[in-house]
Amino acid sequence: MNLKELSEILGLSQTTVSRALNGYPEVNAETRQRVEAAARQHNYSPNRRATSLATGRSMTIGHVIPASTQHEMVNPIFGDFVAGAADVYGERGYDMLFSHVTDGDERRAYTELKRKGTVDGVIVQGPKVNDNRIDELTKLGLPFVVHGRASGAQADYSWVDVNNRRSFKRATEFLLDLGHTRIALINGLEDMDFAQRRRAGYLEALEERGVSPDPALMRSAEMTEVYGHHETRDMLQLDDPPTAILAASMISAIGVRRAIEEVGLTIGRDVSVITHDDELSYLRNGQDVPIFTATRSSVHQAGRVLAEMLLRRIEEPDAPPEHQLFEAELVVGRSTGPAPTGD
Amino acid sequence: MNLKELSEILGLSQTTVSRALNGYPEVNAETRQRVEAAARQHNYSPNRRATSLATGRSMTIGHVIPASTQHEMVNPIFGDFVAGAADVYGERGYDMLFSHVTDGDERRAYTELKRKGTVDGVIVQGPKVNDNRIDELTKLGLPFVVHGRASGAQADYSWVDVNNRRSFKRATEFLLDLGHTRIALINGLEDMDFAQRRRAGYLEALEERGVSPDPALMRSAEMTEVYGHHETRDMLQLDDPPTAILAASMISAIGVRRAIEEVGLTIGRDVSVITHDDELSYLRNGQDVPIFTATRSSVHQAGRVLAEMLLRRIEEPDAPPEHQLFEAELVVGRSTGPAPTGD
DNA sequence: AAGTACTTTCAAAGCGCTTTGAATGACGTT
DNA sequence: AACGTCATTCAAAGCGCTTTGAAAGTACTT
Repeated sequence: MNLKELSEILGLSQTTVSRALNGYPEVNAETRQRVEAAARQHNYSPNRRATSLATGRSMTIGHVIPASTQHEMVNPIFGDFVAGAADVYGERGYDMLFSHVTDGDERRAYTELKRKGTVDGVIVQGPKVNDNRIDELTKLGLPFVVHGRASGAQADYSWVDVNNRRSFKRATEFLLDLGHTRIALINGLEDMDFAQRRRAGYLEALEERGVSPDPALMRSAEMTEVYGHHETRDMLQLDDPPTAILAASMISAIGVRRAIEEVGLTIGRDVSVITHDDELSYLRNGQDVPIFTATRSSVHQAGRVLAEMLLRRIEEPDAPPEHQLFEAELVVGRSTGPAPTGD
Repeated sequence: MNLKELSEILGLSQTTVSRALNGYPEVNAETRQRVEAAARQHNYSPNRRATSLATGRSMTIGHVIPASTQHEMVNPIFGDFVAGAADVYGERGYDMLFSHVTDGDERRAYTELKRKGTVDGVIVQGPKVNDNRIDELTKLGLPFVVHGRASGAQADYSWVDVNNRRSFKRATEFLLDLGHTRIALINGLEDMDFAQRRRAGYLEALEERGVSPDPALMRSAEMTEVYGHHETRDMLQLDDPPTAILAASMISAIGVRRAIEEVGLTIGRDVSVITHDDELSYLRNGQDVPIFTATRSSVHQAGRVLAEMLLRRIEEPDAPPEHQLFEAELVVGRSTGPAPTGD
């Protein structure tokens, strides 16, 4: 059933039927009802490709996933984020499209997405420290919003981010207050912008309290369980091991816990652990009492907010860019305690 | 730059340019070269919506995510699966589209996808025991393949699955061989087809060895960390607690481990644990020595194979359905040991 | 009665591509 | 010289929708 057939059944022109269905005012109320009833009855819905071609809008949002960022697509945090965005798309009649492109081809991918008119806008994820995607997209004129920030970008752009610097500063201060001075940071990969900011917050707190940072306690790794475990194992073997560890994600924190327990230490007593908690749905930080003391901020919520921002941007491309900075909550669980007093 | 402009620049008709670019034989070799060079130079690539409208193919594969299956999209296993599929789509020039639909609306979603011509085919994920999606899609005539099987479906259809029954049977036998008889099963939700099969394998092994299954040791829950923890806690408090636990995923196994350690027991000595391992990229089962003894089968690989199967189906809709059954490997790690002898 | 304004409907053009069916010209055959 | 073949190119139709500009009909003024 297409528009032509439907209009023939109704004895109306395609114009009128189309307008009736799309809520244009210049259609007689009675006619509109007839049309709507017939559309329902014959199970008609417009062919999206044709609509899209005619209007120039695809009603689709793109997510370009670089295959290089090995596991980004696969990244469990990414999953929750996308689910949040997908909620909004669903509500507003948009679809979501993934392009899995090989390393370094993002630029071409964006250009094609724009040229081919596949999508109306894109969400940029996982910005690096100097991420040229932002300037490229600005030049390209394809509406976009960024999850996170990229320090080096020229132009102003829309973003949603967590205050990573402040939340890691607070977490560090919390540990310092508990008497810890050997505080380790198991960060994400430090070419990522968010990781830089977290590290900055961590260093800021140490410096303000006159604790000089120890490079041996600052690790940067992919946020997997295995790396969290590996780095922790390694640091616990140092002559002067850390008494507290700051982890970048629940996943790596799980590895941290495994390592601590493996060497016979007790978490929260011998070694304190704070993690960042993205509130992943299948990896809740405990039910009532949090397992880990954590800086908490819902990545699912970030997905929602960002999607809404993008849709606004698509509707009003000339509006000034919007920004939203979430403050992470510091929730205290059972993984932290006073620094063990020397022996 | 569109086809019309490009053809004007070249002084050729749109027909010829289109054919040159699409590799039709009736174009002079020299002409083709000129066209290709010009296309490159002017950065031309065809508008996908127009192509799509003209050919009737969208070059897009759909994944319908029911919002009811609370966390399916978010599900970390889903992520790896989709990444595998996305690889194949990328290689073959297909895009991937997600529709996030509210509960029970899958049917309408499929119908619309078909009617609107948004996608050329869909992948069905997480089949339930009697999943009517399969019969609906068959009726609809929209090409599809299934990740897993749905016992109740009428028609024959294409699927890829792990031999869940056999792998859980083997895992159970392995534990029985170690002397365990109080073996618990922390299954996934049992309206899922795969969970039924796993349970069947588990029961089969017990029965063959004359061990009568204890309902108190058979749990069925969402495969999250928290549930794994919760069910384990609960079972360890029984008068006659299990000495071995079979978990449905790495995520729940992590919860199982937390619960075991919390009550001061040691995994692999006091309580043995076997988990199913989907080889999630960010949650590897250890580096050299597996953390958990596990039944292992790559869900990423399943995604690849299934995507290839679907593309074949789209190209040859009348070919008979294909099936592929992976056997899971049983890898022995440090989480299993002989049953503790009396006290 | 004629003119104006408004409401409602329509025919046709256009979105950018593919594909059908025809045309053109070069070449070899008879 | 006339004909059939073949290689190459093209004009135009069509995919299914939206939207422009015009037309028809109705009601209201003067």
